[in-house]
Amino acid sequence: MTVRVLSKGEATRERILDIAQDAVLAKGFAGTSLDEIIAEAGITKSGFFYHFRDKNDLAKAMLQRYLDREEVLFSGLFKQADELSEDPLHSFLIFLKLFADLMSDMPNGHPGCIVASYVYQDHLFSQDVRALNAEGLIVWRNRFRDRLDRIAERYPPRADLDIDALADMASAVADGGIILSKCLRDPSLLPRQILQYRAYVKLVFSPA
Amino acid sequence: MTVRVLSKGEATRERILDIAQDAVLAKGFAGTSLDEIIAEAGITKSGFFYHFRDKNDLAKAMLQRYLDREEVLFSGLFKQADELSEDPLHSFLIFLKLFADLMSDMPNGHPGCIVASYVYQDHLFSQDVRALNAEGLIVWRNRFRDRLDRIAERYPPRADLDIDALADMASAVADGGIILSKCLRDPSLLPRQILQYRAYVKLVFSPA
DNA sequence: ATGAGTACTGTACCGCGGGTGCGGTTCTCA
DNA sequence: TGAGAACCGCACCCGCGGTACAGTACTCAT
Repeated sequence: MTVRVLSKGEATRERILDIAQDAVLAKGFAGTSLDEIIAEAGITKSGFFYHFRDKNDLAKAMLQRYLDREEVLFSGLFKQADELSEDPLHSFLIFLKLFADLMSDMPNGHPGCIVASYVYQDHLFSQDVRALNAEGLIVWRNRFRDRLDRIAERYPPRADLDIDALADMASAVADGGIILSKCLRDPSLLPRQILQYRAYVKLVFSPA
Repeated sequence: MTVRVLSKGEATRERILDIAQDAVLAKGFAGTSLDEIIAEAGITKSGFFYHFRDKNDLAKAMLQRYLDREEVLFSGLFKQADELSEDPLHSFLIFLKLFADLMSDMPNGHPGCIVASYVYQDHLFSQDVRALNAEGLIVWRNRFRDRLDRIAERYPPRADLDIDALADMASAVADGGIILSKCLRDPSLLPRQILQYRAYVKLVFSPA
């Protein structure tokens, strides 16, 4: 593990993003004021605009950072799973278990998905932010689609299986599970949804 | 069918709610200004406050109306399905097909789920709105849980099946599917997710 | 040590948005 | 025709996003 040493400016920028992300996931983007962000970050408004051109720039940086972190997280989980099994199906099932366990280990539950949050406020953002958001889901789709294709080679599924939809279902169940957990204030709901997806994948690739 | 005749006041109120709902699903609640609502509705600010105490009252009315309409819609679909089959599993599968078809028939895709939208901005709302939002999901859970219990009586599932999670999965897949469809601007994604859920239900209750 | 960035602070200002208050007006319908 | 329903008009408040720009303290390579 290489630990990047952040410069003072980078550290402040990260702090702003941390604070903004919590607020945005709780109150929405328009509902989050710059004043509350700078107050909590202990800086002035001028300080904020030194780091970000405007609020939209903040939104973009938040999203980009979220997608980057997710990329690192999932690459890691897939790598772990691949080390535990050579078989594509078993590896994928292990991955889903690891994913569910990780979500279980969040005592306050998953804080929320930036992508989902932005989808319900997309008219607030510029075109490039919306495109970046869509790209985030496409990355998920491709990542899962790759795995499922490799599984389907070894475990021929029924002819009518919609593999693209099955790949997208990982995103859908994750985002839907987060909504369930947040709304009902029950952190266990998200990991249980992931395990439902896992059970489906297991069933759908079992010989009939 | 009884057609309620709306008084002028009720008609205006409904128009405000229609306009507000579209705007909120596109820009979030805080991102939607009263000025744009009243401009589109062709009324003044005073007119707005005649119908709603404040913005939170508007939020509550929107959510209540959304939940009521959903209730009517799903009761209708379940009734249709029950008329087509006595068997609880077949009826449920028919219901899911009807649901998916209905979502397919929306040319511009599903406009969005108020419940999901509110979850990502819940700190903007009063306690009673948040409670109402949670109640909406609980109603879904119970509705599906009832159906699944009746199915499980006739088609004994594997012992490890998490029926509560399977019931919640309907909400999760619907909300997740809506997010997929909205984000990637592809209306077909939502109905396909519903059909994935349907396939899972079918598999999980099939004798092994 | 010093000067050139880097990372801010301080102040002043603008227009929009949510919200309040309250008096006046028009429309509807028994 | 008169009483309530359904608004309009206007004045005012504060918070928020954003702009502009001058000044300052800290950091670090030469």
